[in-house]
Amino acid sequence: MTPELRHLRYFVAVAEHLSFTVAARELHIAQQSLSQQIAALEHALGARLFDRDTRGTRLSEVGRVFLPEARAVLTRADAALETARKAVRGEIGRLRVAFLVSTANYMMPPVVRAFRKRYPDVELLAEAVGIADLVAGLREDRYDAAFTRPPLVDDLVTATLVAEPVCAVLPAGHPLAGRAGLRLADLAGEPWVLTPRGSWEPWHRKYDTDFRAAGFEPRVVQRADGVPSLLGLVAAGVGVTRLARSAHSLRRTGVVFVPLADEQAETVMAWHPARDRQAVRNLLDVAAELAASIDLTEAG
Amino acid sequence: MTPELRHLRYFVAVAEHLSFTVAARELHIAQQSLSQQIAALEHALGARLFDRDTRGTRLSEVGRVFLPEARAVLTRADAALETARKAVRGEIGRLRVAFLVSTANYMMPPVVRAFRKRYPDVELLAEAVGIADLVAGLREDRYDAAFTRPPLVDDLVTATLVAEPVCAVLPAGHPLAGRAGLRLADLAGEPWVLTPRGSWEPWHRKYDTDFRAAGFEPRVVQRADGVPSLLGLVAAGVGVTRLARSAHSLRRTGVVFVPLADEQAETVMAWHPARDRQAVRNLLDVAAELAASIDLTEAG
DNA sequence: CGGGGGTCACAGGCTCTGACTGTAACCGCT
DNA sequence: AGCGGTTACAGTCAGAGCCTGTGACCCCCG
Repeated sequence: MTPELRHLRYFVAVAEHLSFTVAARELHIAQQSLSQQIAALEHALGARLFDRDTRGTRLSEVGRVFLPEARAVLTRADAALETARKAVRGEIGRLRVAFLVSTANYMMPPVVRAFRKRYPDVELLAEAVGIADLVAGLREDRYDAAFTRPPLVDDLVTATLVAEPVCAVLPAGHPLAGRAGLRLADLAGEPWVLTPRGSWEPWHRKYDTDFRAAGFEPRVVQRADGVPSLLGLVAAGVGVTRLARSAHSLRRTGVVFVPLADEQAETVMAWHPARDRQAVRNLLDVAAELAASIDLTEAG
Repeated sequence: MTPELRHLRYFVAVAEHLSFTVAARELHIAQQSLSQQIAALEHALGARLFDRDTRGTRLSEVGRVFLPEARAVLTRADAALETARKAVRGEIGRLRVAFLVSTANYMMPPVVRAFRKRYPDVELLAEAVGIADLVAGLREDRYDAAFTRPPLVDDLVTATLVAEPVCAVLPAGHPLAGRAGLRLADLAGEPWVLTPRGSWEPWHRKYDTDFRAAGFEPRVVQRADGVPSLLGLVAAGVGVTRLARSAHSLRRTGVVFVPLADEQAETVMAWHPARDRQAVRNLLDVAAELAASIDLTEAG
């Protein structure tokens, strides 16, 4: 027989009470069972742990040496289980989080800061990545969660954190730049700069639907990847585009943001449903709480 | 269910091989049993430790956190068992040893030194005590072993370590002081100084037998407890006495030691048979080895 | 000095756990 | 499609661990 934690627990109980009867009562087992288990432990060690006779029980020399050892093992085991439970509660471990580059600017700092503060023992790995890599990473278990913009794909779940106005982005001095608001149809005749279709198909399908609903197909004069590039082209007067208002923080000069009626851009947290760990829930909770208390699109 | 060491062993094995099948082979159990036990452990922790599917097994985040914990517990448990085994082998623990005052002078230093060197992790408590306290201490489990002189009592076991000549102790200038050897009968007419009968009955019964065999009853002019006192009285010319030769080391002047034919004084190690621990055997071995290599009666 | 209350050990029986075997479902590679 | 690999499910069984009943023993008290 090889000793188990139960034997150590029993041994410590007997050693503490110096009585099989009392220890058995505390352990909620019969005195005979306790005697049996201690005997098994003694047999495994090759020596008696207690000098016992009809009038009581005393620790033997081996028992005296073994007692602090047994206690140490039990304490270590308890700590191990507690650590495991912390991991289950998502209070310890590692969390790999992707931020869509275009949202990283305002989302990453406050979210990372708040999560680190709330869960200091979780190793948070934050990364700003493109949308394709973000989705692939979630699917391939390279990321545990991601902050991004919908629409994504069916096999990922998302939770909406913030919604903000979508704006027409016009070169400074554009005839429509002074308007307080616009409708997408107002920009039917404009030259457009947009991202390459290949960047993320679901987004472009949504754009198609939006433009169709507005009754026109945009005349695309140039395609460029990334929000800074688009803003640069607009500032250069190449054309107009359409972006979430928070993109304004990336360029303040040469461009004008005019809200588009009835259009909202959402920022969501996304994760793989099969890897729905508590730490992911905790991240969502922190982010949602943050979104409820401050305007994240203005942060960063 | 509360996790046992077995579960941790199983968990570590699976984590090391990242395969239930291979780990089960190593553990000499069926893969199904291993799956069952891991499932039980996971149930106890409230989370999966492995992400497993038809094509393999990977550690989950909780598993990753738990692995070093489980290893630490197992390591600690191994250390505890090893410590216990050391205690069984008498290589660790506490040993309470009594030395009869009249032997302590030459026995204690070499024995304690040799034992400490051989078993540095054993806490050796050495004490020089009178014969009555020594025997009572062995019986009452206040001492684990004692170095003393026979005869003792039936319920203690002894092992002889050294034998040395018994000498007549005469005042310097005594008519018989120049002899190379004596017989006890030669001292029939002398005045005697002896220890009080109450000091240790078995010794005095032996003295009685010896004197009777020599054909006389000693005329005791004074009784004094302890070898130094006896030597002092002899040196003062009060009378003669009879001591083991090693007592000579306690007083060099005013007394003469003349060997008595056919008489030997033994030094023995004594212990209680019911408390025959390995550490006691080790002490005996060390002492016997020492006695075989050097003349202990000349040491100290 | 005998009885009551305390100790732990022994004996026999029950239950459930941890093991086994056999099988299924699934994946990836050939 | 079949083969070699994975883990999971189902049914069975021996034994470990627990129980109850009992005995031997010691100490204290009336």
